[in-house]
Amino acid sequence: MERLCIERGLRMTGQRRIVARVLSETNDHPDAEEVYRLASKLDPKISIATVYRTLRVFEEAGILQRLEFGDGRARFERAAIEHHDHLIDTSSGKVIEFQNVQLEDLQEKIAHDLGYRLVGHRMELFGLPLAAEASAGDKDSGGEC
Amino acid sequence: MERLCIERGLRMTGQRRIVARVLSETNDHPDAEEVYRLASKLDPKISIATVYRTLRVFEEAGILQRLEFGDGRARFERAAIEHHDHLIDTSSGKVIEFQNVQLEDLQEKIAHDLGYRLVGHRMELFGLPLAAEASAGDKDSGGEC
DNA sequence: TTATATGCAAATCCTTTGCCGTCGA
DNA sequence: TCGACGGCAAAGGATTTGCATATAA
Repeated sequence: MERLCIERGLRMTGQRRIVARVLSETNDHPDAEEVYRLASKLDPKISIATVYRTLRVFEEAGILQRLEFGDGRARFERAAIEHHDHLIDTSSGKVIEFQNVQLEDLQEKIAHDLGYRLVGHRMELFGLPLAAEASAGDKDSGGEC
Repeated sequence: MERLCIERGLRMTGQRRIVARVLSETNDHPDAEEVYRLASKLDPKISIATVYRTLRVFEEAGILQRLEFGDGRARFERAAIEHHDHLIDTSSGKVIEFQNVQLEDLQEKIAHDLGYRLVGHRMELFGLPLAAEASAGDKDSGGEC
C-alpha cells in the first residue's frame, strides 16, 4: 500500500506510512476512530486530524475506498482492483465481501433502461446467519424491506 | 398519511399533521431541512427539533423511510408498499425510483449463498443521462466503481 | 387530568479547518 | 531550501436532548 502511495506521487511522511500500514494490515472495515486508535499504537503522538486528512488524501488518490453503511460514520477499505459489494451481518456487525457479475450486469441494464449510463453504485445487503436461524426458531419472517 | 399515523396509534398534534402533509404532498426525497422549510410555510413557529423528532417517530412507526445517499444528510420518503430502489442522476441530483424483481431475487440468492437470510438492503445507482452524453462527448469512460 | 409533545438552546457526534511550527524531497 | 504536512484547538454541519411549558385524548 505504501508503494501505491509513492506511485501516485504522494509525499511519504511518517504518519502516512503508519496509516497505510494500519490499513494494509487490517482485513476489517475500520472507521476513522478505529484507524486512529490503531495508528496511535505505532505513533502515540499522531493526531486525529492527520488521520482524517490522510484518509481523504488516500481516497482521492484512489488507493482507499470510503464506505457508508448508514450508521453515520464512514468506513474505509483499501481499494480493490476487483469491485465487490458488502453484506453486513446484523447480528454481529461482521462485514462480508462478495462479487457477483450478474448483479453488476443487471445494474448496468437497469440504469441503461432508465436512460442512464451507470457511473457508480452503492449496495449493502443486511442479513442474519442461516445457521443461527435454524437453532433459534425466530418469529418474524415477514417484514422484508 | 395522516390516517396512517392514527392507525399506528400516534397522537396527532398540529405539527405532526403538518409534517405528514408536507411529506404527502411531495414526490421528492427531501432532507430534514427541506421538510422544515416546507413545514414552516404552514406553521412559521414549528421548530426544527420537532421536525427531526417527528421524522424519527414516523420512521419508527414504519410510515416513513429514511434514505442515505452518502452526502451526509438523511432524506425521507413515505414508505411504499412496493419496495423500490433509487438511481441518482449525478448531473442534476434528481432521484429516480425503480423496481426490479430480478434484482431482488438475485440479492436474496446472493445472501443465501453466503449463508444468510436477507433482512434488508440498501442500493443506489449513480448515473449520467445517456442523452446529454451523446451531445457532450465526454472523455472518461473508464473509471467505473 | 396527565402522559406526551413542543420550543428553545445547549449538547453531541463525526469531520473539517485555520494557524503556525515542522519535515520530506 | 521551501512548499507540503502535522498538531492543536476551534469551527462546522447534521442531529439529538434537557428542561419548562403547552396540548391531545
